[in-house]
Amino acid sequence: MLVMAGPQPVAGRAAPGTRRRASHSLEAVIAEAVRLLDEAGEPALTFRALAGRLGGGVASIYWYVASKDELLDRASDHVLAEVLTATERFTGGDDPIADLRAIAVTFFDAIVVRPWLAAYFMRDTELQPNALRLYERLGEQVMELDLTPRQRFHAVSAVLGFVVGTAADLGQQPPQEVVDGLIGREAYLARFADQWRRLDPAEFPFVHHVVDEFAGHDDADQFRAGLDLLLAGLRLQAGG
Amino acid sequence: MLVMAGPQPVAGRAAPGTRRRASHSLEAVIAEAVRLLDEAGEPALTFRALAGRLGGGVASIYWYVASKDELLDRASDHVLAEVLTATERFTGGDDPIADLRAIAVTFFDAIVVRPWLAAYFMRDTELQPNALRLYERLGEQVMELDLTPRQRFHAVSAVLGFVVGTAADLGQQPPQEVVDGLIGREAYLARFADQWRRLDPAEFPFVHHVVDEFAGHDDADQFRAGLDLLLAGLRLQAGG
DNA sequence: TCGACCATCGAACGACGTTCGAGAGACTAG
DNA sequence: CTAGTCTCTCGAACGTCGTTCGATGGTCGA
Repeated sequence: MLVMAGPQPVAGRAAPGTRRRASHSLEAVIAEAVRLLDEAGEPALTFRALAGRLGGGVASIYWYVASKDELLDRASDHVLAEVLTATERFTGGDDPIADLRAIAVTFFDAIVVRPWLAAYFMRDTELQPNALRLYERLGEQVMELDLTPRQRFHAVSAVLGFVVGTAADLGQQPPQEVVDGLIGREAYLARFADQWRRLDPAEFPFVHHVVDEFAGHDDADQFRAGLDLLLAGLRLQAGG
Repeated sequence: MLVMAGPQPVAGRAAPGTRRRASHSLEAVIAEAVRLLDEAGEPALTFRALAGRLGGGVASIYWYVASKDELLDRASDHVLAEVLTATERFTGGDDPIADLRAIAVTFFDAIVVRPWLAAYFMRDTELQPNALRLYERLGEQVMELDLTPRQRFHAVSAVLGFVVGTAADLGQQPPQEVVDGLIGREAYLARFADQWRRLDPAEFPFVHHVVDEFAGHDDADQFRAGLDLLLAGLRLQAGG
């Protein structure tokens, strides 16, 4: 099940004699790819940069992955393993919806730290067994609820869609200045807030109504508030 | 308010004499960009392809937009105008949450038809006034509800995040075969379903539990089910 | 008629993903 | 020990992309 296609070198054999040429392994390639992604996001992950880090040629990477898409898919699934172990303890509790919530929050936090994760999550269930395992883990909590299979299917899809969607929105914003530390998050938000305040109050009453909330908002709070609405609806549906 | 930056040619003046060189306009550039996006998605939108369609050189496009990002932002906002007019009638009804739902569904349907929309929605509120107007429209419905400003802010963010997130998920899937019509949607889903059925039932009980639902599911139904959960939670919060 | 300005465009640059074929190194069979 | 095979590496190249530059055509006001 979930067998990966293509060549599967077990590991980068630890050179018995002195190696003249660089030696890689699927593990090393993906680990270094994740490192690049973490440092500067998706645009930083190029085959040339990756080859440079690994101390080899560009073409070597193609021995392990067939394309950049596959590299991205595998990198995503690689870091998802951590989410999987971090959410292990949120199973089999008294309140399935509380477990569901804890898993979702953990996943969300992982995406906040690695915004690139959202874009490649669960694109290919063959290359991404961990994504499927996370799906399964969420589903198992919903199984505890008194719902029809269809309702359960919809519930998990909704939670996952909400987590990934919200996180993706947040992850694309910081344009450079915040990342470089040249400007604080508050000042960054304040600039947008001022822009909003300059709008015509007659045409944009709601924007004016929430601009202060926006200026001081915390992304994680915002996410949890939305998630709680969704889960409240689910709890209602499960009749509890 | 919301003044666009950069040069703003009013329109492509309709050649009084016979023009030897091509003549564009911001409107024409963006309309053609949208056409390319609609035909084959984001990868199809290249400056060379666009210039070819417009019957001119590549560099000319840079007179109207500063970068591809700006082109995509403007294209997104351009099509959002249609969503705006289509949702006009869903305001001021008896049930604000029903209006909220109708607007969200309309927006979702627009993204399903144009999957590329999700990725560029509301990235730059200066270049995308229509995105802000849609945000405002959703917010005005929530204003009718008995909530705190913060709750209203969170509610709109949640709905928007859910819509965009879910739609983005759906939009990235069809890998080519479905688009080309070589394979039906049912057969496409069936292939995944079979893959899921081959998984170990002990390790993936939930996946087995919902595989039939997955095989026959409709994306729009799935979205509406999730949205209704979210709105049920919101209705509960608004106390009635 | 002359200059100033708007708009267009050919050509080039550098970076990217990807491919190809040659060859190094390690293992196995005889 | 040797010949052959298989795994893995790598330099060089191809085509495409976003983007820039400088020249030049076209239009209009003075």
